[in-house]
Amino acid sequence: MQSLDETDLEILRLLGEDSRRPFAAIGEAVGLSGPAVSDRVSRLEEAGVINGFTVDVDRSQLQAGIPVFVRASPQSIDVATLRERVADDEAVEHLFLTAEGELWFSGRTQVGAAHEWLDRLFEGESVEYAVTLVDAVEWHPSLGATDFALTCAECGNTVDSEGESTRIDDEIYHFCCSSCRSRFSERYDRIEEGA
Amino acid sequence: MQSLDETDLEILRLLGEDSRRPFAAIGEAVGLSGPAVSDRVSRLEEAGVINGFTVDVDRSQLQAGIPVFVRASPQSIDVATLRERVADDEAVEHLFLTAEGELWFSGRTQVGAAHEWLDRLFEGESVEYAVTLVDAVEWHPSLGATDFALTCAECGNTVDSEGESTRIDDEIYHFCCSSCRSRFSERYDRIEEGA
DNA sequence: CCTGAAAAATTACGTGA
DNA sequence: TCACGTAATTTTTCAGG
Repeated sequence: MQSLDETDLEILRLLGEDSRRPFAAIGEAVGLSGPAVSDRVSRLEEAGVINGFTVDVDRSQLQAGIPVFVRASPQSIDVATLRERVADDEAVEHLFLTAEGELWFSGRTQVGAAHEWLDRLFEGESVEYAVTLVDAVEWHPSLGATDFALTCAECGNTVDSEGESTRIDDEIYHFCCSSCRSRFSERYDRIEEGA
Repeated sequence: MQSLDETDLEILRLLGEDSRRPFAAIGEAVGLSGPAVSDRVSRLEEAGVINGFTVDVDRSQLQAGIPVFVRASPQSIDVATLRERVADDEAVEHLFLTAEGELWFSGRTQVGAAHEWLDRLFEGESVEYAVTLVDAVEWHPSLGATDFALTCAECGNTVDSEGESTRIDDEIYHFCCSSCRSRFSERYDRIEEGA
C-alpha cells in the first residue's frame, strides 16, 4: 500500500462534501482522469481508510424521539463489551470511548423514556450514568487541515511507500516495515490463542 | 409534501448502510422500481430530510492528531454564536448543543496542543471548558426503530399529507397546516426585521 | 495514469392505475 | 398522485498502451 498523498486527501475531502459526485468531476478538481480517481477510491476502501458511503439525514426534522447524551461508567462489565452492546443499539448515533474508560454516546429516545431505554441497554450490569438533554446535533465529515498519513499499527510511525499492509481477521493493519508486521502478527496470534 | 412512509424509512436505512448502492437494488429490497426510488430520494433531498451524501472515513488509521472531547460553557458570548464559530472549525467533527446551553464537541488536535487550539477557537471570549481524551469514536447513520414523521416547525405536531412546506432563507420548514405556516412566517419576518 | 469502448446506472418522459 | 417501462444520457468499469 502506497502512503496517502495530497491528492488522496483532496479526494476524501470532496467525497465528504458529496459522495455521489461523479469521479470524472472529482478528477477534474484534482487533475486526474475519472478512472484514476476510481482506482484511488478503490484502494482507499481496500485499505480501510474509507469505511463506507453513507447518507446524512437531518434528524431534527424527524420525530425520532429527542436527542440525549449519555455518559456511562461501567462498574460490573468491561468497557469494551459494553461498547459493543451500545454500538449495536439502533438508537445510538455517536459514540466516544474516553481515555478514562467511560463510554459517552448520543442517541434518540421517546420523551420520558430515557431511563427505560438505558435500563434495557445496560440490563444485567451495573453501570453508572448521567443523561443530558441535547438541543442540536451536527456531524462534519471534514478532514481538517492537519497532516494525514497512515500510521504503523505496531510502532506508531508514519507509513511511507516502503510500508506494507495485512488483513487480519477482516481488519486491515498498516506497518512501516516488515519487522513491525511480524512482531504485531506474533503478538496477535498469542492473544488469539489465549482467548 | 407527503408525509414519510415506511418505504421512505427503509430507503433511508439502506442508503445509510451504503449510499452508493444502485437505486434498482434498493427498489428490489422495498418492492419498487429503480426510477420510483430515484423519485423518492429526490423528494427526500428536496424536503431537507436528506442533507447530503458523504463518506465515512476511518480516522483512527490516519495520523490526524488525537481525538478529544470538549465541554464548553460560554460566559461572555451567546451559545449560538459560539456554535457557529466552532462548527466552522475544520478540526471539529461532532457537535452537541445541550439543553443547559453548553456546547459539547469532539475534534482532533496535535498532542499537547489542545489548549492552543481551544484558545484560538475561543479567542476574545470568556469560555469555561473541560477537555477529555478519547480513545475511539464511532458514528452510526442508523435511524433506529422508532416512529418517524415530519414535525410541524410551528406547533410540533406530526405533518401528514394535508401539510405544506416552505423554503425560507434556503432552509426547508414543514407545517401541519397553513395557519401554522403563516404564524411561523410572521414571527420569522419580525425577527428578521429586528436583526 | 491516460484514452476509448463496453457495461451499468441514473434520469427523463409518456402512460396507466 | 404515484409508480412503471422504455429511451436517452451520464457514469462507471474494463481493456490496451
